[in-house]
Amino acid sequence: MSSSSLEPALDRREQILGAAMVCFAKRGFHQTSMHDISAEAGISVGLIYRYFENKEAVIAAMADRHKKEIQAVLERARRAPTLLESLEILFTAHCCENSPKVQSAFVVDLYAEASRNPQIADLVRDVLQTAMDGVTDLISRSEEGTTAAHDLKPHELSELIFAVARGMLMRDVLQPQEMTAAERRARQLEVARRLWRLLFQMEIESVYA
Amino acid sequence: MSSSSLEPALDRREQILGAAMVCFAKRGFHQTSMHDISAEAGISVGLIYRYFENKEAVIAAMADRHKKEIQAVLERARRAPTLLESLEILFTAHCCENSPKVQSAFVVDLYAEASRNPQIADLVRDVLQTAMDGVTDLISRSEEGTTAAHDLKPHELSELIFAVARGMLMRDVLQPQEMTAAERRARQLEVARRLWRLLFQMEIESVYA
Amino acid sequence: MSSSSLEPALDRREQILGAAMVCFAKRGFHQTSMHDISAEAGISVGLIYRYFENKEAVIAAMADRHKKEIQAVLERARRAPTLLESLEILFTAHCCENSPKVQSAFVVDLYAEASRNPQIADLVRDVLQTAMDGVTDLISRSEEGTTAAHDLKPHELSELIFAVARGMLMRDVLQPQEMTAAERRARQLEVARRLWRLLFQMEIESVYA
Amino acid sequence: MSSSSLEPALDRREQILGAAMVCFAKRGFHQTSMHDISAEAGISVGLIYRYFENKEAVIAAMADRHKKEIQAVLERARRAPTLLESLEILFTAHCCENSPKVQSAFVVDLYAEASRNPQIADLVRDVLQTAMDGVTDLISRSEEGTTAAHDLKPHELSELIFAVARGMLMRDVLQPQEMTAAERRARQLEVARRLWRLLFQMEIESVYA
DNA sequence: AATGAATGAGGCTTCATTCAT
DNA sequence: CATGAATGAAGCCTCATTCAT
Repeated sequence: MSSSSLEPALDRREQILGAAMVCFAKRGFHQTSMHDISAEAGISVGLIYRYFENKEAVIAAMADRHKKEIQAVLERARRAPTLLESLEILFTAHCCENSPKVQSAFVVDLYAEASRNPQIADLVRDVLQTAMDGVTDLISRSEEGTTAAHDLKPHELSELIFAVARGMLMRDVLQPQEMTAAERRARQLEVARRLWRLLFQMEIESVYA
Repeated sequence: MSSSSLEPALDRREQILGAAMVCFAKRGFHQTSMHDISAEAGISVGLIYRYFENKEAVIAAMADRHKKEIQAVLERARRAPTLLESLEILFTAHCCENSPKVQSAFVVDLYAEASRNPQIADLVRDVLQTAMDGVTDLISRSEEGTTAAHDLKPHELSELIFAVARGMLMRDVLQPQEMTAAERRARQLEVARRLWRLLFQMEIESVYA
Repeated sequence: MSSSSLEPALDRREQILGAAMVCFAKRGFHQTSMHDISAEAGISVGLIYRYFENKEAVIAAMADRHKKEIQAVLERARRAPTLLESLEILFTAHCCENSPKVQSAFVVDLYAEASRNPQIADLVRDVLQTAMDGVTDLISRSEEGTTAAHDLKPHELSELIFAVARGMLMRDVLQPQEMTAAERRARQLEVARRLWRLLFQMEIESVYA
Repeated sequence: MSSSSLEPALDRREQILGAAMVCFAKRGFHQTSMHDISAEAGISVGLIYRYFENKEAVIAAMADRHKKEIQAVLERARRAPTLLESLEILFTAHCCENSPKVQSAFVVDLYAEASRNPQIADLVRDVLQTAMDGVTDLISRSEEGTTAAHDLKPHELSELIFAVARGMLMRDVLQPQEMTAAERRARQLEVARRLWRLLFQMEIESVYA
């Protein structure tokens, strides 16, 4: 049932992308060889080429997958009851979910790649814009958003929120490996919440986790 | 006098590092070949090996140079009359000075590299800590710092300030090439100032350029 | 009846060889992949291996098929009423029939292959010998053949005839694609006839097409 | 002296082309690996790429070298006292000189390549045209050329001469390796002379070797 | 001090061939 | 009989590094 006529191909793609993510996060795009990916996926090198035209296509597909993941998170965030909870969902997903450091290293590499690969740049810019628009929208429709400090407009608040999120993610790659994902998450949330509290003039210490 | 026994070597190192910076920013560390660097510097490949043990040593020296630059900026910032002006000096230097996008792409790559090269990670972490400590100190000794919003402590304020700075830098690599350095700088300052105003409960619109 | 136990296999072989001919003529033996052939034949790669042991076997079968075609043409030529008409049949078939340039490219490739593959060399030599013997025989039994210029013997005449035919075929692969098969044929026949006229001291301008 | 500042590069190119010729003749263009060439030349693979952009460039350079050789032969032929001697020089050079079978296999491969590589086709067509024009010219200025059999015009005579030469060359690749270069040459000349005698109505048996 | 020719390991990619379904 | 997913060896090419000059 799970191996119906169309799925194996999709499964393979996912399997390869999963392996690629591990490798990319560990070594970076351009220091990961196709052999690395195939070994991580437990398949032969040649097989990758049945599912991806070349190495760049794997990178592009990874970026695309990242986009879809972000969109899914955004959807989840939209359904949260309060603005605060939405932000926590988004923030947590953005840099802490799944494999902890893995994710961050990959995203930083993705931005590095974007700085020279226009195709990737377009995609990342698109992801970012969509996510920011989503948050801007959430803010607009929330009570807190309309009474923000210093009369900051929703899109300005969103801009600050995302800047800090990216900044935390970037710092994440510097943390020693010894720190657990939980610790990492806790420390980063602390900083983020400090900002939110400031932006929305609220007391949020006790709300979550 | 200028061509004494020790200086040419230092000049050469700087010449090579300058060329390397151009290449690294343009293509990234691992897609820049030694030949690229030698061509950019207008020298032969072999000569690079007289001043650097290998490619990794060039990258490390590069990172070290970045550290020294940041420290110099910090020194300048310390001498500014007000906290605000200090921040502007720091922020502008951090991501806008010199070649605009060039710098950002290099720093993002540096963080990406740090995520897998402990030596680089240590160095970058050190730079960051030094700079943050410097800003924390500046805040502590300033009037505004002691009356910050929500009773945020100096090091917490500093943390937010750097997170946003990194976040803006990261976003920088996505901007289309067409934007001028000045535009880039203006937009980023706008966001940063919005944060500072919030943090220090001040009106700063008209203070600077 | 047509799908008896043995026929489909033969059909398949022919189908595959037909596809192979198209590919070989277009790209050459060693730049044609098994996938190219299977795609051209509209079947799967694996199926080719049910009918041919490997790629070399396909090439060998191809050469064999070429041999059979030449023999068939020789048979037709033998039944022509005059020597001249025999030669025209042979010549036309040799390099112009079917797809025009396609054929030539294949034959040149076949000779190239023969220069390093003894099995192919034997086969091609055999084809050539058979054809030349056939023509020698035709000449011996014709009126013109016995009164040839300069007392050239039938086998010497045959040798010259075939040398020119091969030479024209070789030149054929250089002709720009734009020329039609008809034009090609006309030009080549012109040269060949000039030789025949010379060899057999005859006037043949008006005899044929 | 022989290794002056500019020559080594040229020597290397020649060395590589020499090795390539051996390999190409032995295995054909597309079955010769860059490693084959480097091994034959006694150098490393990478070094080839200092002198040629890629494998195709080696093939193109080989073709170009062939063109220059033919032109040199044509020049020599032009200086011969009689038409007959000119033809012998040309013919001998065309397919027998140097390494005997080596040459032929290479040329047949070159034509095969020309049938699908327009760049090579142009070059080969150019060589052929130049050579044929040269011979046409030789014929025009010779006594025999103006009294040719059947009123054949110089360019028609030239066309036949080259067709036979190509035809003999093509046949050459079928000859068993055991035959010596001298035997090969003798047999081929025999056929060619038979044609020339016919074309120019002359007795030439005893003139040459 | 400086050059750049030379090396060879290693990366990307293709393709003949096999085999489970 | 037929498919096409899978393998892995081998080919092309790049590039960090060395060394004779």
